[in-house]
Formats: sequence, C-alpha cells, structure tokens
Amino acid sequence: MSEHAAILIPMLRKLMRWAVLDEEDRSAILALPHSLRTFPKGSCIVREGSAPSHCALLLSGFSYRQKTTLSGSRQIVGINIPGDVVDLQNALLPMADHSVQVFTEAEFAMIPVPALKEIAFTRSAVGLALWKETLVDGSIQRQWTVSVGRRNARERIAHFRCECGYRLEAAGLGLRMHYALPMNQEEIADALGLTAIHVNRTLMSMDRAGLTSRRRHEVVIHDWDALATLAEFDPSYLFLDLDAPQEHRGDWLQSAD
Amino acid sequence: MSEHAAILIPMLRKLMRWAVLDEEDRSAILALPHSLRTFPKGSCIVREGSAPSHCALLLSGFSYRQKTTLSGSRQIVGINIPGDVVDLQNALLPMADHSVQVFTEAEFAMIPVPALKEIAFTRSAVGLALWKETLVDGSIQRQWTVSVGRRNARERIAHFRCECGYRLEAAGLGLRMHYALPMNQEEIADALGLTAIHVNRTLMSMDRAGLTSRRRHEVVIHDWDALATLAEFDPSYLFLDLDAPQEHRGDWLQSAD
DNA sequence: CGACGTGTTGAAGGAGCTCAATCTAAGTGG
DNA sequence: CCACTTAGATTGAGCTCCTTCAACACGTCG
Repeated sequence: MSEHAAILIPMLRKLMRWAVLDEEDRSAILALPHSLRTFPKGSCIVREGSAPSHCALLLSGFSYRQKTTLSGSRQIVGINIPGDVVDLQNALLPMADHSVQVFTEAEFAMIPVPALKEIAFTRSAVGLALWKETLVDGSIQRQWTVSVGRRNARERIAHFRCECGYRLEAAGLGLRMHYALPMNQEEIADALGLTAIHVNRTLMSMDRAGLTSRRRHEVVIHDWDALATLAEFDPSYLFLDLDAPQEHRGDWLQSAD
Repeated sequence: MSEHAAILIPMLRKLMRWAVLDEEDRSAILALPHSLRTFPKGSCIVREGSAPSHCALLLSGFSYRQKTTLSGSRQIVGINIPGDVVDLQNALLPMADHSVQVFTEAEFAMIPVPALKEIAFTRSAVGLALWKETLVDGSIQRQWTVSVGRRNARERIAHFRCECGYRLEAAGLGLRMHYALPMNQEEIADALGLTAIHVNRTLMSMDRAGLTSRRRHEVVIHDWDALATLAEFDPSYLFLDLDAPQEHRGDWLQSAD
C-alpha cells in the first residue's frame, strides 16, 4: 500500500463533481489504501463471473466494459477514462456481471473493496458521491441502449463522438472537437452494435461530407452543430453541468447534516 | 402520509434480497412516510428532465422506463414489476434522465426523497440495500444493451421472455414458464429495438415452432431449455440467486459493524 | 352496429452484414 | 537504412434481416 496520497487526486476530482466533500472527507479519500498496477494493452482487469477483491481506479489510459456471447461476438457496454472508478458495480455485488479490459497500456490504483465500503458508509457525503457515480454510469448506459436500439449507423457514430468529446473535455484530456481515443474500428463497431466494415464506410462518408476527419486515433469534429443535430445529442444525461448539481448539493447537505 | 405500515412490505422483501436488515432497519423501512397513488393506464410517473420530489414504489401493475428521440421514436430501457423502487435513480440525481410510465393502471406508494435519503445514510444496511438495488438495475441494463446490440429478433424475444419469467417468478407473480405481462407488440418492439410488425412475425414463427404460445397478455413457454439456449440466457445477471449474496452479506457485516 | 385498438399477413425496398481482396502505415529485424 | 511483417483501414459485390407501406382480420366496447 502506497503513501503517495496525490495519486488518488483524479478520483477526488471526479467525486467532488457529485457531492460537497469537506476537508475530512477529502483527506479520507486521499488516504485510502491502494497499490499501483500497470496493465498491458488488451489485458483484463475484471473477468465476468469473478468476485473482485479490489476496486480499480483508472489513472492513465482507457478501458472498457464488455459482455461476450457464447457465439463469440461481444458488446462493449461502456468506456472509461482516467478518473473513473472502473468497477464499483462489480465490487459491491457478489460477482462481476461484465468484464473490464484496457484498450492500451493503462495504470490503475487498486483499492481494497473493504476500505472503499468502509469510507462509503462512515462518511455519508463520500457514500453519496460514490453512489451518484454509479447512477450516472447508469444514465450513460441507458443512453447507450437508446443509441444501439433506435439510431442508425451514422447517428450512432455521431452520438458516440459527441459523448466522447464531452467526457474527455470534462476530464481535461482534450477538446470537445479535437481529441484522441485509442479505439480501432472493430472496437467502435462492438461498442455501437455494428460491424467494423460498416463503421468504416460510415466514417469515410462522414469525412467526405466534411463533418469530421481522423488521423490515427485522433478525431477532429469540423462542424459540431451538424454532428450534434444529426445525433440529437443532448449532454444533460452526462450530468457534467455543474450548476444543477451545485444547487442539489445544498439540498443534500441540509438533510444529511 | 399513511400509517398502513404493511403497504411497504413488497419493498422490504425486495431490499432484504440485497442486504441483511435487522429488526430496527426493517421497522424503519416500514415506517417511511408515504402516500398511495393510483395512475391510470398510460400515464407518466416521472417525466424526463424533471426533478422528482418523491420516489415511487410500485405496488401493483407494471411500469417502464423510456427515452424518446426528437424524431418521435422511443426506446423502452427497462420494465418494472411490483416491489421495484421505480425512480431511485431520478431521485438522487438533480434531474430525471428518462421517463417512467405505466403499461396498465398501477398503484404506487410515493415516498418523499428526503426521507429516503435520510434512512439510506443513517442506516448503512438499508443504504447498502438501496445502492445494490440500483446496481442490479445497472446489470440488467447492460444485458439489455447486449440484447439490442448483438442479438437478432428471435434471440432478443427469447431472452426478454426468459428474463420476464425469472423476475416475475421471483416476485411471486407467476411461473417462469407461464406468466402474464400486459405489453402489446408495439411496446415489445420499442423495448427490443425492433418494429411491431417484425415482432409479430417472430412471435408467430416461435409459436408455430412449438416453442411458446400466447393468449391475450399471457405467455406460455413450452420448451424452456430450447428458449434459453436460443437466447443464451444465463440468469446470474439478475442476482436472484440468494446463495451467493448470503455469503457476501456476511462479509459486509464484518467490515461495517 | 360501427369504431377502434391490436394482431396478422403480403410485397417491396434498404440498411447493414458477410465474404473476399487490396491497400496503408507502423513496427521489427537484419 | 531497407526489406519484411502485420494490424488495421479501405473497397467491392451479393445477400439477409428487418423495415416500410398497405391491407385486412378480430375482438371489445361505446
């Protein structure tokens, strides 16, 4: 267990988005026991069906949640960016309902599940923040279901790109209209319920239309409004807007204290 | 606010599935302030974008969560059966990311959000149970995404029917292989990301194959194994199995007390 | 009885899939 | 530094699952 308290700052920053944390809450979070681990490209952090003993906080790199079918195909049901507590779901339930893997080499802080439960249930503001973190994950998941169920390929890709832009910008990892995300076309296809070939055709068509362009894993959005309109993108489901939550935090503190 | 403590028993039964609740926890749950409300067929309990002041516990009837796109189509992202706390998600976050409507006339116990927050954060076992309730919702949501993203019409319908059978049986509302669910074919289509017409063709084909049969809103599954194999159905994502959680409850009590 | 919601069926078209081939660029080893 | 390897991107052709549009059947309920 490391003493480098500063390591957990990305998690703290994320949690402060969801609840008002006082000085003690903040230092309790930073004092959480943890060990650093680096996972090589493509490796598995949590395996579906297992019972994880540690909760993984993503520090650098990108990971994703996936479920596989017996027939070999897979569905990526979510992606994680640095600062995300990757398997809070898996930690509290008796077994993981999905796997977590990394796109590229990634660094994690592994926090023992009992320590996380301890802080969640002794410091109610921290508990609220962690709970909300899982609820926002749920909101994103529902939007994901809508994309896969009711949008065509072009709309799905547009929506996915808008979502990534917003989330990466909020995490300070790029600009909404210009960011890097290390997913190849097969992975994008598995995320959106399409095939890699059709993803390719759609990407090419969007580039040719002047909406976007790509270079390696970099995405550039030239006409944000057109893309957002196409996707019917409304970022409120991400709960990144700090105004509404601020007001809510006040409400919460009243009833909690 | 009613004094009919017994009204909240379905909620208690559901929460006891997720955590060990002692005598005090149980009576605190049953003592939650609430009022009864009956909603007519098709009415809206929570509207997307609103900030609900009450949390709705479904007592009788069936409801569903949905998101609509500007172009008019909708995606049903989940269904609720009696005993479900329908909008825990919406209550803790500053606004609802999705709507909740009822299929048929339904009865709810409306619990004020502050009271629910109060009990969740003063009684940690209750808080854990409520949190887990939302996490299991998330697990079901992920499975839903997989269905819509990676299964064909026949597999989606088979999976949906297996899931409904399991959940209804667990709630004591029917048998896995014979139950009633008041959804018409258009609603099934909106849940599975299909069109009503294709749902109809697929249902007819499954009936003709001797897999299932229907009468009004009753579903009869004649060959469970064939249906489950077709759907690749594995019920573990529902966390209905009480054995594993039992063990986990023990773990939790140790670190919580 | 007629109206309406729901289920059922047909025919035609399209979005996306499968299979297969080719091309490109980032490594890698000599 | 260059030939070689390889993962990934790109393109074509044919096919299928599902959609769309349109019509009709059936039971319920005013």
